[in-house]
Amino acid sequence: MIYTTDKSIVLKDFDNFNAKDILECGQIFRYKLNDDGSYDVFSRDKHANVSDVKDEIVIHTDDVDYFYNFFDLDTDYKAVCDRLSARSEILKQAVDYGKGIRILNQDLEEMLFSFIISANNNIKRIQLIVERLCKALGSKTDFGYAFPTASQMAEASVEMFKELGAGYRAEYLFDTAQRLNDGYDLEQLRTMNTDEARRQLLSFKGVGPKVADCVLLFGLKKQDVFPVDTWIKKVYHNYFEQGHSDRDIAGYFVSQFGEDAGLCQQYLFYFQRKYGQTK
DNA sequence: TCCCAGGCAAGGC
DNA sequence: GCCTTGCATGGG
Repeated sequence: MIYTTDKSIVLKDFDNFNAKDILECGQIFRYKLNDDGSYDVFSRDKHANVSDVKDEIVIHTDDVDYFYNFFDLDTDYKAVCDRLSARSEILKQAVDYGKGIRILNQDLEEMLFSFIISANNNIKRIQLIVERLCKALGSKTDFGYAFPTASQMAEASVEMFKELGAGYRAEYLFDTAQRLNDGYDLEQLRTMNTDEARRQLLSFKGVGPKVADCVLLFGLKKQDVFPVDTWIKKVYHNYFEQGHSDRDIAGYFVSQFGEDAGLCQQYLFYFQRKYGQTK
């Protein structure tokens, strides 16, 4: 069950919620594990602390409504878990390992910039670059720095993005910031279906099929997507019916799993990163 | 030293 | 359309 107070959300006997699974499965880059085992979570200019005390999970925040939606608390994950687990042994294992995952409803702009940075990069370094980006360009808050707004991003030069460690993605960040600041309305993508919104996202420099699918999944709540990165390619080639080129893997999984594809991808990604580390 | 990381753009066919 | 190559950066 769930109950809220003015500064907290409390989950009691609540299925499919595990802070570690949710935050460390690769969908978010701004979080911090504290010494007491709780997690600090950051989105836009907002912050929450998630702790697991006795049999209760407590989400402490100044913005209860925002984080209620952010953690997708009205969605029941059990049915999807059951459907996926029944499909194959590897999915059964992946779902069992990652059953605490929920797909966060994150900020659209933050997802676009963050996943542009993510291309051909590793998660630790992505986190570092995003952190430096916030500190350099974002507004100061009570608990750190907010993710920069598009207009704040638009004040930075290509050189500044390079200094933050973005490498060759600096130009992509610059172009995207300028375009958003010049009036491109990302929010209009919410009115579109998945294919239309993807086509729009692909028109941004630095956004290809994989980055677009991450923005669709994490920023636009689209479930009929399947981001394919190097880890997912390994999963596909190790455990699934062969015959598709890397370019067609996403389409294969969406045709197989439909609206369950997005969550399916998260379980497989999290599982592969845990047990499939290249030695 | 080479390979890898939540890939993509550009150029050649 | 598909295929190859170059790409910043840091860790293993």
